Amino acid sequence: MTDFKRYTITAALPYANGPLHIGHIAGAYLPADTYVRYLRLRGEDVVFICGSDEHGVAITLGARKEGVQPRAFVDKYHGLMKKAFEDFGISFNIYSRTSNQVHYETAQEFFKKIYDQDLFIEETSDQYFDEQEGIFLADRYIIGTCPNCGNTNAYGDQCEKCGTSLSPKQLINPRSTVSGNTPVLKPTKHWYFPLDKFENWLKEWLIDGHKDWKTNVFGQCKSWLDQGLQPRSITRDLDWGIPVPLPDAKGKVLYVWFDAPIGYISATKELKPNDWEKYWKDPETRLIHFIGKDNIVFHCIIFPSMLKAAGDYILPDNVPANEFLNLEGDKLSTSRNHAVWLHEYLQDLPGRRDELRYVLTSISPETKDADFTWKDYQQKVNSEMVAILGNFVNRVMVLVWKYFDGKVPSEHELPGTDDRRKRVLSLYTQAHTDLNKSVKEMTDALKNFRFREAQFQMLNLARIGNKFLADTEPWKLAKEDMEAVGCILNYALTVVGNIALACEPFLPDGAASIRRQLNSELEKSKSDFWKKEELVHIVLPQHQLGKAELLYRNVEDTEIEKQVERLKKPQQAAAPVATTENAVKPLKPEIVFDDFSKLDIRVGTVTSAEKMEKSNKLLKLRVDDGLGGRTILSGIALHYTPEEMVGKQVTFIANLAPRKMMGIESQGMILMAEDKDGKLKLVQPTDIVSPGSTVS
RNA sequence: GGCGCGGUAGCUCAGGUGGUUAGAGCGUUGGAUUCAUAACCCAAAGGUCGGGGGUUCAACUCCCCCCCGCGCUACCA
Repeated sequence: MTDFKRYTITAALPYANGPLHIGHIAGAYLPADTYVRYLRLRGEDVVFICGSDEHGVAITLGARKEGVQPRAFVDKYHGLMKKAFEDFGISFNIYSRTSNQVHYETAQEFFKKIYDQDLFIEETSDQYFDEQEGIFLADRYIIGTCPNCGNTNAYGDQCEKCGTSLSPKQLINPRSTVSGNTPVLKPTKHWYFPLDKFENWLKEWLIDGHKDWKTNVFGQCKSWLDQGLQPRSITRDLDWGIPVPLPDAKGKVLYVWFDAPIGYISATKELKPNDWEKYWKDPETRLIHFIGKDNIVFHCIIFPSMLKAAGDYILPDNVPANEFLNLEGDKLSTSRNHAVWLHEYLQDLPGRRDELRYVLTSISPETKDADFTWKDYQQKVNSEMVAILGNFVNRVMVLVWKYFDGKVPSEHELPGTDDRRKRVLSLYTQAHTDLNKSVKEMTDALKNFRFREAQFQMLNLARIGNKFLADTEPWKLAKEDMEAVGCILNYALTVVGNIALACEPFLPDGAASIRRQLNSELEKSKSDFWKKEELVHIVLPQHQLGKAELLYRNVEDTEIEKQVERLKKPQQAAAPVATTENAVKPLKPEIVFDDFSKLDIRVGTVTSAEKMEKSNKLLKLRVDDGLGGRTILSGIALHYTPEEMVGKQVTFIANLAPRKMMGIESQGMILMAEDKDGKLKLVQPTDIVSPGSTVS
């Protein structure tokens, strides 16, 4: 890492449609901030870039739902996130936004640069069009029945119930969320980025060149490359976004994932209008993206290809993506309000920023998904931050005030004539060796993005300090050898000072508190410590210390009980973001009796059932329909086992055109009720009826 | 179904080109201590390293099969 002259560090641009929760923080912003603080302490030239991602259909959808213009909508969430980051102490050099003028220009230039090389593919295809509103419908504006799980509210790009990714044309009964009408297919032109043409280059650059990346990141990328890449459309028909900078592109905007990562560049431009280029084009600059695992593909495959295509840009040197954070054993969920919101945390537990940083780093999902629990939070704060770190600093302060009136005892050689002094000397040597070892391990871990380990080694300094005091027992020596006590406490203060330096990237508030207590900014020692990676001298003899203050307070049971309670009744405090998921689905357009009577609905009895081979969602059912039986495939394998299906009566559409799936023809469709949580339940008559009975 | 990542003490996690009694922190228990936010320090208990095969003088570490978690992907009337 010494080969690089400067650093460009980015943290994923949060999407401006809701507040931030601890999952976001643990995934990207906290590790990035810790790393950046470390670099700054070393004296490196670093820019830490972030901002709100404010385009895309989800924004327009959200705005519509709140009854405001997209602009007002993103203003609100941008403000909310910016403030939460600031209040929490994430130290961006700039927190920008993709709706800025600079970004519009940058993204358009970027597009043009690739366009001028004739790299894009132009293609006209049929897309759904809402005739009443006169607009093309982006994937997410179309809702229909998911062909997989039967969810009647699946989006055109993905069914959020079963997670299947879809294309709008797969939806059954598509309807526009704008007008409620059935959309029609109409041709429209779009531009595609030829990812496939970068496949070989990516393999060389990434697979051959970056085996040093985290295994989860590397493995995921390799998996994608092995599956083969396809051109991706990078424009949309929308009125919110960055206009495609071409004469024949009225009503077209850049697709959000195309413009968002360029936001890193525009934000840098905004921050450094005159010399932004050296942070993006100089090979001696190290570019690092901090993201969550959901973003791996964009940052490791797509964005690098874009940068490569645009030419003369540097590429990410590392992308330390984290896995996900769970909460109390459950996935974080915005719609169920199962989350710890950052702004609420800061309100409910004021002055406890370090506590959240510490706990989130200690369980940082570096290699696998992690779980945040309030009990664990309490335990870690109380038994590690308070009992080990806070207590060590405090007892040193108290001892120095007690025996030396708050004046740093002078350091000097301790003549080691008697056994007692020899013992102190050897304990000092041992402590010093251990401390230096931990400092080295801490910095090594930081360089390799292992923040859990780094923080552990940081806390280890306090552990060693505690042991040093317990072993040397200055309070006993005070009765017989004050000179020795002075030496011991002088050294203990040195350790405290070094802890102030060491904990700065992890616990900035604690670091500040220790500096106040030492009555010194430790300015001169900072870069020394972080560059030499060993204990440094800091405290001057006869220097007057500040007053002792407690670093951290214990977390009481009542404090966390309140938080746990809140999570137990999640529906009460509705999530600040409305989603379609928690609403009862809107009615479909009205039909006439004739429409209904076209359906032949019948009841039959399942005579046999088996799991479809090579499918984990399909069951193959044999249904007695009173007419000799028929085979029906149904995507319910996640809800019913074959065994429990046998003998059950089911309601099915009897005159639906047969459809082949995975080589087998399905002769009908089983009707299911979908519960709020997405669970499917059979629709059955309350009593047994004879097979073939009709429903009307 | 395919692919990726993971499955090690109660909890959070280390580890290893295969080789003496598998490690740490927290928690628990016992002891010691009083400078300190009943904190610190010492010690102990606690694991057939997801399961089953195989290779080997020797596997938690390599190979095969299976199970579980998370993610991507396919099928999805």
